Amino acid sequence: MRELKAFKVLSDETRLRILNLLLDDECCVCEIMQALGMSQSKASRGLIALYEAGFLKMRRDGLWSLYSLDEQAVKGYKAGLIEAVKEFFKNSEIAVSDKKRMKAEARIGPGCINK
Amino acid sequence: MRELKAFKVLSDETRLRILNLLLDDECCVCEIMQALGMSQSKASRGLIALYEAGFLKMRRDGLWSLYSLDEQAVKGYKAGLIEAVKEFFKNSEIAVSDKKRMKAEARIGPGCINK
DNA sequence: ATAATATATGCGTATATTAGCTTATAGTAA
DNA sequence: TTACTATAAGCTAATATACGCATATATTAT
Repeated sequence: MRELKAFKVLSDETRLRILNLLLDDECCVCEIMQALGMSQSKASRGLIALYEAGFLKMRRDGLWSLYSLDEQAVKGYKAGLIEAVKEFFKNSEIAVSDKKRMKAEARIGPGCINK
Repeated sequence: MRELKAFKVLSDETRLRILNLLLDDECCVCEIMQALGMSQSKASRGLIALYEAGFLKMRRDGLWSLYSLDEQAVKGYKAGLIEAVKEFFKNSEIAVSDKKRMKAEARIGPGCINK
C-alpha cells in the first residue's frame, strides 16, 4: 500500500490552515504562528508534518526556515488533495482573516509575541 | 470553520479502500467485508463513516444496506478528494486484488465467512 | 568566545481513534 | 408467532495523535 501520510496530514484543522496559507506564499514559522495565532511548537510541527507528507519544501535563510508549496505536490494524487484544500477554504471567513493577518505581519520572529 | 469530516474520513487505510471500491459499484456491507477481508463491524463502521462524511449514499433492499458514491460528492471540494483517491489507487496492487475479490463474491451475507 | 534569536525536538499528558467482541435492531420467511 | 439473517451500535481496551512546556540546536551578531 502506498504511503498514507498525505491523506493523514490533512485530517487536522491546524495543518489545513497552514497549507492553505502556503498555497500562495513562502512563509517562515513565525509568520505562520502569528497569522494563525498558535504556539511556536504547534506551527513548527504542523509545517514539518506537511513537509514530510510531501506538500511543502523548505529552505533555510539565516535563522529562518522558509516553507512553500512543493511543485511536485501539484502532480500525482496530491494534486486532487491540494485542489480540495483550495475549494474547502473558498469563501471561508477564517481563511480570509488568516491571510489578512499574514499580510500584516513582518518576519520578525516568535519574540514579537511578547511585544 | 467548515466541517472537517471529509478530510478526516480519508485518513484511514480501511476507509480509503472501501471508498475506492465504491467509486464504480454499489455494494452491500457483506460484499465489502469479503472483498477486503475484514470483520463485519469494521466494514459497517467504515461505510457509515464515509456516508456521514458525505461521500456515500445508502438505500435499503430487504436485509441489505447498499452503499454507493453520492453524486453530490463529485461537486464541491470533495471532488478533489475523490480524484485523489482514484489517483492514489491507480496501478495499486491492493486495489486490483480488492476489485478482483469483489467481482468474485456474491451478495450472500456475512454468514458466508463461516462456510 | 558570549549573547541573542528562530526553529526543532524530547517528554508527559490529555484526547481521539480504532477495532474486536457482543448485543440490539430490522427485515424476511415459515 | 418463532427462527433466521444482515446490519448497526454499545462497550472496552489498545493504540495513535495533538499539544504545551521546556530544552536543544543552529545561525548570526558582537
